[in-house]
Amino acid sequence: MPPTRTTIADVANRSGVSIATVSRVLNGTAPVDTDTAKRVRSAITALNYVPHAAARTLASHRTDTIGLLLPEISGAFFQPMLRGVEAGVSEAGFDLLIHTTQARPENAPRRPLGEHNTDGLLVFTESLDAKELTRLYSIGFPVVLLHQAPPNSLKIPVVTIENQSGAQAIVEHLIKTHHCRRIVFLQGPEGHEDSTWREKGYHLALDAYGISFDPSLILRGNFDRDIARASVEHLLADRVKFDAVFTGDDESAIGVLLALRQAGRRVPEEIAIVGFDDSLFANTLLPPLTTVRAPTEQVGKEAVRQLVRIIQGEKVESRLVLSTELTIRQSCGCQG
Amino acid sequence: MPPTRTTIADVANRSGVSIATVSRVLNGTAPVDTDTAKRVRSAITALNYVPHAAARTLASHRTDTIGLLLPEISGAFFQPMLRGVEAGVSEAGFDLLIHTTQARPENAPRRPLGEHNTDGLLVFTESLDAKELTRLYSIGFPVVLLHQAPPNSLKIPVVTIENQSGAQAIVEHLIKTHHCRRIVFLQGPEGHEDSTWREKGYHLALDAYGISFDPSLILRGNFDRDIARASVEHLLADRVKFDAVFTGDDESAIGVLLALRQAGRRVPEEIAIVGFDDSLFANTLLPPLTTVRAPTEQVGKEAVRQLVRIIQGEKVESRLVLSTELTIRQSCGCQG
DNA sequence: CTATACTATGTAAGCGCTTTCAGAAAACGC
DNA sequence: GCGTTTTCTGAAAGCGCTTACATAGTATAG
Repeated sequence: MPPTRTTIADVANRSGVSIATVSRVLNGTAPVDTDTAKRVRSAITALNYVPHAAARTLASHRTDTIGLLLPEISGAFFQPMLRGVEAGVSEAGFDLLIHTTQARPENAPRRPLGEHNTDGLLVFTESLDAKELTRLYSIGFPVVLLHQAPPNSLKIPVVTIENQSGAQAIVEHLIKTHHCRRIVFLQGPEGHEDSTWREKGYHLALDAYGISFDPSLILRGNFDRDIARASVEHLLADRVKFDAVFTGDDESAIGVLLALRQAGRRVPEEIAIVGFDDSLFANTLLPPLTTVRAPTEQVGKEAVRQLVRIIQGEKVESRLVLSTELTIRQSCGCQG
Repeated sequence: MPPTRTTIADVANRSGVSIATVSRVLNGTAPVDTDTAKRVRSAITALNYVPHAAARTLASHRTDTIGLLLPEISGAFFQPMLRGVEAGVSEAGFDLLIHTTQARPENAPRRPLGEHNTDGLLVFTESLDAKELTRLYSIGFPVVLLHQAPPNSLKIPVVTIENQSGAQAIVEHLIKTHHCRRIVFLQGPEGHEDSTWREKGYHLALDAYGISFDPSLILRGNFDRDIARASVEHLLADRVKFDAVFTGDDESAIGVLLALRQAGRRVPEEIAIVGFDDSLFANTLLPPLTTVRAPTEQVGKEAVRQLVRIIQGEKVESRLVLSTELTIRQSCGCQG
C-alpha cells in the first residue's frame, strides 16, 4: 500500500466541497449542481481517485459482489457455465467471487462465501450442504441454485435444464432411427440430479418402445473420461452384448470411444455412441458426437439475472428450466 | 440482509470480554488466556458468527483477495490456468476476484481491479494497458504478469513458459524424424508474445537444418479454430505445397485437421500436424496430436505463489520460466 | 521485597465511505 | 411579497472491525 491513498476527502478538498457532495456525485443519490459536479469530476480524474470498495461496503451494506460456489473450476462442463456467469455478472455491474468446494478441508476456518462478503450466492449442485443452505434461506439471503432442487422443499429459486425430455429424445432417436435395442447408460456421480433425470428419460424411451430394461446395461461413468472407459472395458471383458451407449454426458463419451477403439469395435457401425451437454469438443471427436445440446452458458447468465433481481428486491419464478435440443452428428450412425 | 447481523460485539457480550479480545482470538495477534479463548470460541459457534470482510479490510488494510485479469474466462487454454490459480489462491487462504477484459466497454465506470479491492493482481497477456500497469508499479502495488514481459522494462515479475525451445524442438522433430521440409507455421493473434517466441523457435529449427525460409508458409491462425481452418483452406486453394503444419497452438490444430480432412488429405501420411500447449483435447483428436506440453496449470499456481510472496513483503525472482516438453503422439507420423 | 518484565485485557481512535438531518438559497404560487 | 416548496450542500453519526496505548495482575530476578 502506498503511504497515503487518495480518499474521498482529497477529492472534496481539491474541489472545495464536502465529502458528502463528492459521494453524491459518485453515486447520483441526490441532485448536485451541474458546475459543482463538474468540478468534483475533474478532481476525481486529476487525483486518479477510485473509491475504496470495503469502505463503501461497510457504509452501504452492499458488496456489489456475487459469489459462485461450485465443485471445480475446470472441466469442460463448467467452462461455458463460468462464461455465462461472468457475462451476467459484469453486465449487471457486479464483481464475481469464486470458490470451489472440491477437496477443501472440513476444518475450513470460516465460511468462504456468504452474507459477510457477497450480496447473493449462486450454488451449483452439491457444493453447499443443506444446513448452510437452510440457514441462508432463513435469514433471507439471496441464493439461486444451479442444476439442483432445493433441499427440504425450501423455496429457493432454481435454474436448470430439461434433462429428462432431452435424454428421452436422444435414446428414442437411437431406437427409432438406428434400431438399437441394447443401449448402455452411464450414470453420473452418485446422487447427481442431472444424471438422475437423464436416467429417467432413458427409461421412458425404452418404455415407449416396449423394450425391456436390462440392469446389466447400467454402468457408472461418473461423468469422468477414465472411469467411463474402465466401465466399458469391463463390459467388453464380460462379453455383454450392446449396440449403443448413451454416455450421460460428453466427457464420458471420450472414454467410451477410446475403449471401443482399443477393442477394435467400430463406431458407429457396430456400436453407436451418444452423449449429453454438447461440450465444445463434441464436434471434434471422430466421429463427431451426436448429443443433446445443453444451454449451459445461458443457465449461468440467467441464474445471475435471477439472483440480481432477488438482490434488488424483486420476485422471481421459483424454477426456470431451459430447454435442450437434440443435436445429431455422426456417432449415432447418421450421416453428417 | 437480516435486521441485525451478528457482530463482534455480540460475541464479546456473550463471552463477557471486550471486542478487542475477541479480535485477538480470531486473529491470534496477541496472547489470550486459554479459558477466555475457549469461551470466546464457543460464543462464536453458538452465535454462528462470521467476521464481516469489509469491516476487516477497512480496519486492517488487507483484502485477503487476489485479482485475476484475463481476456476471457473460457477457452481451452484458460481452463488449466484458472485451475492452477484457484488452487494456489485457496492454498494461500485468499479469495479470488476475476475480471475479463474482452469486449468490455471503454467507458467502464470504475477501474475494476486494483488497490481498492485486492492485495495483488495477476495479469494475463494484454489484459491491462501499459499506463495502468505503470501506475500500479509506481505505487508499489503487487503485480505478477503471466505470459507477458513487462512494458517499458519495468521490473514486474513474470511467470511464463519456454516457448522458443519447445517450438524449436517440435519443428526439429518434424525435420529430423519425418523429413519434412515445407512446414507451415500458423501465427497467433497480432502481438501475442507466446506466438512470437514460438515463431522464433520455428526459424531456429529451419536454420539448424539449413532449410531456407519460405514466407508463403507463414499464415495467421489467431489461435482460433475457424480462422486456422480458413487459412489452410486458402493455402490449399492456392495449391501451395507443404508437408507439415506447426499450428502454434492446439486449438488451431483442430481447424487444420478439419480443413485437411475435408480436402481429402490424409494426416499424418501426407501432411503432419503438430501443435503447442497440450490442451486437454489433444489426445482425443484423431490422430492424437503431437504437441508441446505447456505446464499451464503450474504457471497459474506459481504465479499466485510469487504474488503472495510479494504481498507478504518478500522478494521474488523477476522472471520464472517453466519448461515445456515435447509430447509425441501420432499426428506427426510417429506410431503411438 | 522492590524493580523489571511479561501476560492478559480493556479503551478508544480510526479505516473511508454512505446517509440521515438540518439548514441556506433559490424558485414558485397566488 | 410572504409563505411554501424545491434544490443544493455540509456536519456528523455510524458501518464492524483492527490496533495502538494504557493498565492491572503475575512472574521473574536480584
